[in-house]
Amino acid sequence: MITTLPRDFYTQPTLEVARQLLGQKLVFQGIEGIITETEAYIGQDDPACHAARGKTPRNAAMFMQGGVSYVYLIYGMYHCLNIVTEQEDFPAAVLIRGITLLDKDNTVLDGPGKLTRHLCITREHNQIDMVENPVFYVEATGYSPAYLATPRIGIREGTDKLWRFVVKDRKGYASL
DNA sequence: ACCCCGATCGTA
DNA sequence: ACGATCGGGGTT
Repeated sequence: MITTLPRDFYTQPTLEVARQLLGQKLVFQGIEGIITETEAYIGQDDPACHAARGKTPRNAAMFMQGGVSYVYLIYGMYHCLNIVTEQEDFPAAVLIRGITLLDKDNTVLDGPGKLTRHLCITREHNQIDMVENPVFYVEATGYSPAYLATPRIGIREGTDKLWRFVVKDRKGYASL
């Protein structure tokens, strides 16, 4: 049974998407991992959002429809994977900051640069529609792990918002 | 054409 | 807590 998350999952309010992605399964070219950490970036009024100062070539993906990937290079050497949320022309996305692999060791990838490095996700995977995509998508698991909400990491402004979500047990899914 | 700095990581 | 690292976005 195919349980790929549909368009209307991603068009929900970004905070809902960020929370509900926890525990779901990210699939990329045959590698699978349970999402354990996310952050929300929401619109022009969020100073930490890349699109806070309008549309540019880099952040154009954020203005696309929900379910599209937004991948960018940071610190000259790491890539960050986001999934765009809400409606077209409303720039918002969820940063995928951590996954636990469904390999035999349940390898913990805790950090946005670590997971993209491990999966070999690069800018070539920017602006890819993750809905109805056979190799790059998120699958519903029915798992709703306990989580904490904290300030977002690595930003200067917008630290008052508790828009980072982390599961309490990064290996919890493995013991189900 | 160029300058500056970042949604990080690994080590101390 | 902090330094390494460097591509490219944003602005000149």
